[in-house]
Amino acid sequence: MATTTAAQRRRRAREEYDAYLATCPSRQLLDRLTDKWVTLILSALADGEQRYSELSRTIAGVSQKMLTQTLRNLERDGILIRSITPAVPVRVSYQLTPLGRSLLPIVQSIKDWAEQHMSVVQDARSRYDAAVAS
Amino acid sequence: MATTTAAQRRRRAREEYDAYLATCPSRQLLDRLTDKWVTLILSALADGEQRYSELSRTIAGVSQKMLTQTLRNLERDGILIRSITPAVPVRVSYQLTPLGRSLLPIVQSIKDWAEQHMSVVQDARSRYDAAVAS
DNA sequence: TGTCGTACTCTCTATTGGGAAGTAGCGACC
DNA sequence: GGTCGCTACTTCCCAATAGAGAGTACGACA
Repeated sequence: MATTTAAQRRRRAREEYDAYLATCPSRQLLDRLTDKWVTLILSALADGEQRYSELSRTIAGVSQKMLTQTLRNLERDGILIRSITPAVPVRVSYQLTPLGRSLLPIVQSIKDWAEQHMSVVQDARSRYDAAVAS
Repeated sequence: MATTTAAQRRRRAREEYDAYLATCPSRQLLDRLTDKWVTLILSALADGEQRYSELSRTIAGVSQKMLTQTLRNLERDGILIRSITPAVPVRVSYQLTPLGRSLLPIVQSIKDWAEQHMSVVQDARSRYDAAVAS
């Protein structure tokens, strides 16, 4: 089938790209931390285990779909553990593994940087926008 | 026009969400660091200034559009400086500001974590995939 | 005259993410 | 005994976003 050629080329290219990423650990982790919700979930779980519904309340703005998807990915990576309690309505709770907890200092350092430098960034933005507008 | 109602509701919700984010500095910064290319650009510029074409070669896989877009955002935030040399073909080079350099330790810590823990993550993934397949 | 190099910019298509509605399993209530 | 409600998802649809690749502006040089 000649019609598959373009799709094959794309897939091939994608695989090569993925293979390239696979050779660099920092890029692989980046794919994980680059997800907006990952860092928020990690901070939410910093103080101990949380249920699915608690997480979705804590992390205001996350859709159920994304929460589930991100949690699955993190479970797959061994960063958190999903445990099911077969109670009346089933309870599912999530907690960090030691590996997950080892990521907390990084999340914390991002938070600290933000708190220290956010006003400088705000000023820079205002200045830039004013310069562009003129 | 009744037809704009849905769009208005969406915009309204978006604004409320943005307002919510605005109150939390770590979320604002997250929007910045959460961008896949930001961390890569920061590492690329760690050793000094780079030209546009050098960056696009260093950061294999970035599209021109995304590179330009990300550089503009970082410039706006005061994280890097864009300087134009009006030579024969124009030269544009980018370098980190002190603010940008203050972000480097965070990028570095991500890299370090990755190098130390990537194999553990790989193992966890294999185990998870095997468990799901069975 | 035309083509080359740089740094974009534009357009079109593929992928991703959000919102809302649907599902499963079971207890409780009428 | 039917259906209502709870939790934790899952699915579908559509809008927003990312990426690929072609086009643009500029002046030098052959």
